[in-house]
Amino acid sequence: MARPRSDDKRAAIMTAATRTIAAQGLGAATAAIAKEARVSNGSLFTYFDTKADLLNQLYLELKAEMGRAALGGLPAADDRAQMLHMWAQWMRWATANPEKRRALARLQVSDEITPSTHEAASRTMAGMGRVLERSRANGPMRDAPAALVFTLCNALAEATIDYIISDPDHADEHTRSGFDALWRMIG
Amino acid sequence: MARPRSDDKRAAIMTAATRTIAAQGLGAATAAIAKEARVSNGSLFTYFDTKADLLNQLYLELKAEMGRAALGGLPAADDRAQMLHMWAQWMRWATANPEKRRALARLQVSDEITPSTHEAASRTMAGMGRVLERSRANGPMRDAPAALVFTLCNALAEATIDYIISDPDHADEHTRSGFDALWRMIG
Amino acid sequence: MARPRSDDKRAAIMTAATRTIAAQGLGAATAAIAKEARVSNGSLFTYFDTKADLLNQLYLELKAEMGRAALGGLPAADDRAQMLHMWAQWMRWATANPEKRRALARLQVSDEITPSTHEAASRTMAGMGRVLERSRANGPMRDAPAALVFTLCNALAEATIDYIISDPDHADEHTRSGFDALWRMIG
Amino acid sequence: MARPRSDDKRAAIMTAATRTIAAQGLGAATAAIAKEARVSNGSLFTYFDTKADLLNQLYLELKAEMGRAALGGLPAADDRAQMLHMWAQWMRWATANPEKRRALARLQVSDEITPSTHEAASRTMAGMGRVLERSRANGPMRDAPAALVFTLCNALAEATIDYIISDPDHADEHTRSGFDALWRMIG
DNA sequence: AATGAATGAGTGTTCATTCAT
DNA sequence: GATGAATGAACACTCATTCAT
Repeated sequence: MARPRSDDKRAAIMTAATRTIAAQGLGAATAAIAKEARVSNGSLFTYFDTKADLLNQLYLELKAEMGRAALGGLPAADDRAQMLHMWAQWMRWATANPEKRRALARLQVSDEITPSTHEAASRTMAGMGRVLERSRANGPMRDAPAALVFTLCNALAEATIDYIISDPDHADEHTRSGFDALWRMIG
Repeated sequence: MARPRSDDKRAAIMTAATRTIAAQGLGAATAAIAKEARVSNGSLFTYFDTKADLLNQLYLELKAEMGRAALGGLPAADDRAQMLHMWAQWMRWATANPEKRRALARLQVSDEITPSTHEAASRTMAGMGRVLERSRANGPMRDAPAALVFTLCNALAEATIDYIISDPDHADEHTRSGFDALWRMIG
Repeated sequence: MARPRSDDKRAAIMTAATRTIAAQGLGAATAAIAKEARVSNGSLFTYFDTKADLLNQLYLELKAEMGRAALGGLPAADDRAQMLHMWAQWMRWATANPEKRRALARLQVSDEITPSTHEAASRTMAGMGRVLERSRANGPMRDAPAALVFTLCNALAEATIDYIISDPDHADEHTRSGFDALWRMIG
Repeated sequence: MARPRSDDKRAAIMTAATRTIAAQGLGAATAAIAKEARVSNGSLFTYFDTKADLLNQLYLELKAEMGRAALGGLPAADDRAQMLHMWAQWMRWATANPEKRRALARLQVSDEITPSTHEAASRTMAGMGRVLERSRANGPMRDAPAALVFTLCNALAEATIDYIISDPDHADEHTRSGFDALWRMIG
């Protein structure tokens, strides 16, 4: 078991899981995911030991992708400009990948995700954390615990994304409103 | 004429559901909830038509209780003082009732909660909404959509609560940090 | 228990049972029957000890009613005329009371009906049996066992009824075809 | 490539269903059927989508088997001889396979059997229908609707079978009595 | 006697995981 | 390694019957 041969197949399962979980929630049957991936029932378990394992890896991967997207093309500019860039990229990724975003949101609150996965995920987000740290270093939250600041910013981002999804026609405006709010909070 | 439906029993089921869902997630078996409520398997279904019905009613009730708690003893003071009071009460309720808060958080993201329940819930929160509206009326977000402002504030509150729960020894401090952040955002 | 007071209520339950069983089959819930009878859940069980008891009594009553209907207005005529009259009345009752007929058909094949009820039912049909006996006394089946003859005639009647129900516009014709067939068989 | 779906297992379930339904009625639990077939609870559902599906397929199969049995060894003789042969084979099959016959009788009146299954079943009986058609072509029922004639003959057969089962010691005699009655009716 | 809430065994069906092919 | 049949515990919900009011 767990001696995968084909990376393609693994990726297909991940994609299928994303889609299926986005559509049906975490209760989606492994069989449904396998079917969507055009892979057999049993094969899924040679790539992932358990359903929980699949969920954890998916969480990690989506989170990492999101982090990469947010940091892509980060300009060598001042803190605010960097933060704004990151923020906008983040929103862009989320709205461009609604299924990934939706699956990720569901995974985030699942009990199946282990503490160690959560840790790994936050390590993955270290780059974003650094931008944030610089941004708040001289602002009003300079003395608050980093984790709290990070959590608050994250919450603001998620909420803004949700709002954008509910009213996509004014995405840019909302992106900006959200960022301004964020910057007032920490900048 | 017959044995009347007992409010106590209904409440026992609600309490049991809260506890069980907080502990095991929304997948908690109705039988487990019934057992925790010291009620028969079938009795649960004389009080609630379906599991989804139970979930919806529980969501509504918890949300309403939270709203009531947040507004309790609202001082006739200026907007900021009112907002601070509401914020603090909100945090207090959440930390004093961790199971309710946990169940509510799970319910909030469940697909079982119908749009009409969500609507009813937000009607329940109208009081909180009014305080918020006054607070932001002259602030930097005065022109943003009310729903966006509400969503952002809510996200900040939830995140702060989560943080407080992870570090309860400094609850008051974090409550204050969160509020200051909020006020910078909207005040 | 089983100390009924109101004959009306008993009759209402019987009627409701007929309707409900005709519509939903023998699996119909006692609660559904009670509701249809505008009687409480529990009351049903003061009139009938068990569901099986209700079923048995209903079977007996319907069968008796059918027998009475078939023999109503029996002319003092020759055997064939009497048989024809009985046959026609039988068909008439069945088509005029489709729910009773349907319920009866379902009851007839139910395991819930006890042997003793079946016996009582056939006692109830004694009148019909006598007409039949006279009719076949000099015919080709004069030496066959009475029970066999009875069974065959009954089967013919039931089948004819079913056919009439499926094509009610030619009821009289089919009634006649069936009777002619019957008479050829036994007359 | 994987373990193929086993015809044996499917057949075992069918047989088990026949036995269980004969003994306990259509209410027999799928779990009971699975157990009787020495198959797991869940396996039953890899062979049949639903209980109703199982019932429909079983009905079809039993009916087809009965039809085949009735037509087996049909002599190239005159209509009456053919009809007699068919009749006798029919009775033989029924008495030799009491459980199949009993299950079939129950299935026949079940609401779970869909119209389309009933249609398919009657297509299966086409061979028997043809023999019957030839037999009655010049007889007294030559002008009656074919479906009525078919229904009446079927009813006679079923009734005769029931009678034979209740008095198996004189099976041949009753078979003959039934046939004579039938022939008088249509021949 | 009447009511309808209470009970808990029983139902059809699903699903993560294993294993024969 | 890949496949999909096999497994059986688990689930939401139903129902005949009992019993408190």
